[in-house]
Amino acid sequence: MSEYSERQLQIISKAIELIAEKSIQELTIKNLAQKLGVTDGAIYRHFASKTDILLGILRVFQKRAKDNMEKTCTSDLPAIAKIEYLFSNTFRYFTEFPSVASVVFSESIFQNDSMLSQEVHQLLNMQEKALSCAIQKGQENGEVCKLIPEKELIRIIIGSMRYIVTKWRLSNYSFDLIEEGNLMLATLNKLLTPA
Amino acid sequence: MSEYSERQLQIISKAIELIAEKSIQELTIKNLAQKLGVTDGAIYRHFASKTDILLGILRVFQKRAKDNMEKTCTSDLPAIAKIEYLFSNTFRYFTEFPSVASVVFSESIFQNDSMLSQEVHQLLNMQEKALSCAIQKGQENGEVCKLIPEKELIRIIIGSMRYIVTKWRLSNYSFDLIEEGNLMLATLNKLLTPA
Amino acid sequence: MSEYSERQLQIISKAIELIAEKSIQELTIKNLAQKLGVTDGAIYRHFASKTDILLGILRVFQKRAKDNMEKTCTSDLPAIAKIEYLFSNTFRYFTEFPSVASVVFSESIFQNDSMLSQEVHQLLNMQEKALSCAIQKGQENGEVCKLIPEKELIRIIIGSMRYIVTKWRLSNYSFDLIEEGNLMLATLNKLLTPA
Amino acid sequence: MSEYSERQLQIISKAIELIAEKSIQELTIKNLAQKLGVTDGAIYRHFASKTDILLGILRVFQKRAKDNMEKTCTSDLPAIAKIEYLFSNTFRYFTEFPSVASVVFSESIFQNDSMLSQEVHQLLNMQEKALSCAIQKGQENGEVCKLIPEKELIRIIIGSMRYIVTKWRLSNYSFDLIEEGNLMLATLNKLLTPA
DNA sequence: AATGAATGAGCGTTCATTCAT
DNA sequence: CATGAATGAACGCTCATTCAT
Repeated sequence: MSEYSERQLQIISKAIELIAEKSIQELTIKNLAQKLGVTDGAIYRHFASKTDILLGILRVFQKRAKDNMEKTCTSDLPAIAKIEYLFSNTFRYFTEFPSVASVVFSESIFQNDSMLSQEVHQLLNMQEKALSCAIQKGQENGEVCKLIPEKELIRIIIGSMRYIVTKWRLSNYSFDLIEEGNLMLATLNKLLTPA
Repeated sequence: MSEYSERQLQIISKAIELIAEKSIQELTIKNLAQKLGVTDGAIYRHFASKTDILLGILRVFQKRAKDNMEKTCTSDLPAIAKIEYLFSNTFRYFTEFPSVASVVFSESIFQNDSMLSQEVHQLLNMQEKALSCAIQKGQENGEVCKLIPEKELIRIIIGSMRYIVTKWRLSNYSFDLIEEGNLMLATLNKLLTPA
Repeated sequence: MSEYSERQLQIISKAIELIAEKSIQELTIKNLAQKLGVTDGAIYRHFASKTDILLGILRVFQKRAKDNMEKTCTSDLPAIAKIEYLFSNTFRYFTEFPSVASVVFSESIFQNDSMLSQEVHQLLNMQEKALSCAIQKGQENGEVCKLIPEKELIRIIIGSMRYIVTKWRLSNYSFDLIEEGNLMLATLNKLLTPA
Repeated sequence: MSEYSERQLQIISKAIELIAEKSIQELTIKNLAQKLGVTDGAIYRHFASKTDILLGILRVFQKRAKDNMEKTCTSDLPAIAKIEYLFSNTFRYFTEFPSVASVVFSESIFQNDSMLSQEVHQLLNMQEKALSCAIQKGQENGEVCKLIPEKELIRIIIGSMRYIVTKWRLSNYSFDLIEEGNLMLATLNKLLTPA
């Protein structure tokens, strides 16, 4: 679905860089064109609108996330390992590209644009589905404790993970996301393991 | 600290209304003035800048949250009841004023403004402190299970709560936040109760 | 001509202070009212417009300059001493109230307002007349050299003096205006003294 | 240093026209855009700020002045002829573009903007240096009388010249600047010529 | 005599987007 | 495929001034 040309991927990549260096608010067509070494208008050869560029970032991340999820879900790892894998992978990606986290966590900015907020919503749903798949199987074969209903577990896990990322961003990336994330995963591990 | 005049509170209130009806992006001085039935300049009699109005919304919520937290913390309710009280109160408030949730969850928009992002940060810290107070006492007197360290518990609780609010907002307030929140609280209850 | 009430003089005085502390561009009704400890509107009890306040400053200086000139002109000092007296007095005044120099030298700002620019023009004419009176008598009784026509002498003297003040203002009052002024006066003395 | 594009020079030129017709206070982006037959925003393709446009006017004049000075200084004209040349040239330029004089004499308006006031300061310094060069050589080879120290001579000459321009501007250009300037130059000639 | 609220016109500036070349 | 110029709508903000109380 929706393949991007070489040049489009370049633009998306530079947009990510720009957000990383400054902030998502500094992602203007003018700034982006400057970074690409072209004029404003040139960008419109490749994207119909600024929204489409943002959408591009979201989709590139989505594709990666999807691949990650599918690979993990279809693997024969134990349920808990799957969950750990799912998130540690994301933490690594965010650490490498913090600006992607900026975009993925920009619901409040996208509020106005139904396309963008839909995409973010979809991302969240995907994540929930992947988790759901792991937990369900886990609860079935006794790897995951059944005390807490699946739906609630998902909320707890995603919520905790998101909160760490939020704090990381608000603190100006002042702590090691991977490390802290692993600590959280260890705790969740305890929670999920049947007594 | 920082009392607001009658008129200032009116303006803050109208700003909240405006955000509720449209979105935080539609909160412009022009729109706000229109809603108040005055001209743009009139607003500047009462607030030095648009940021100060946003700050006003944040502080009104902060004051409420602080009162709530203090009352709860100093009460002699059992730890778990305190936590429940803390959040169910917030859920009720957000349900009544969804736009306040919009503002409180607008870190990505405030990223550029150190004043505003500081305020949001502070709000989070306050929340953590209140939780910390309840959990610590609870763990000491055996009301709260000690299996999971306090810090992690806080993350789990706040993370889960925030995630529900985020989903509620992304879904266009399509479910009952109070109800869903109570479900989550019941689950957390299980988690916190010592075996 | 045009007497000022006690309160009006207070306002003028505060306006001069304000200009001294900040700059003439910071002389707004709002700032002035703040400095006076009243609200904006209150000022309009005493002055019909901002222009009238500026006019007030100009007239207070004008009155002082006029007194100075009359006293000097009608005295029986030698011509050159009169000229020296005329200017050293002004330098002393400017040193004490640099903001008055700011206003007196603000022709470019007053350009739009015929009242104000007229007033500045008048000030210049007065100065020329005073000088003229001294030089004429001096040339008649041989105290002042007749090589250079009166009109040109006036231009040279006033021009030089103004230029020192301009440089003083542009340099942020970094040198002693009185001292430097006296040096210039000594030089002009040489020029005026008949061979 | 700092070359201007064709379009930038057009804008500068229209700005000069606008100031000439109205006044420097009427030089607003809106007015300028109207005069150029474009919208406000279009101007910002070519200049980053209004200050930069003012700076442009100043620099165009500065470049001209510099060329004039260098050509004059390196020539083998007698010292007094150099001085005459220096100023008569400026008078001619101001007569052709009175608004340039408006800008060059707008120190009081530029007071708030360090860039602009610096530029004006620099202009003055350049003028002093050029004069200094001419006078020094002239005093060395006996063309200029040594009675008055160089520094004072410079003050007298620039001061007188500036004063004529000021009076010319305040009088609404009601006399012939070139003519009056030449008269002044003739007088200065007498002053400078050794007895 | 002063306050407090408001006006209205204006200002410099930004930004996504369009389009002829 | 890109440039260079421009648009148009919006934005936050300032300021002299007015006026009912």
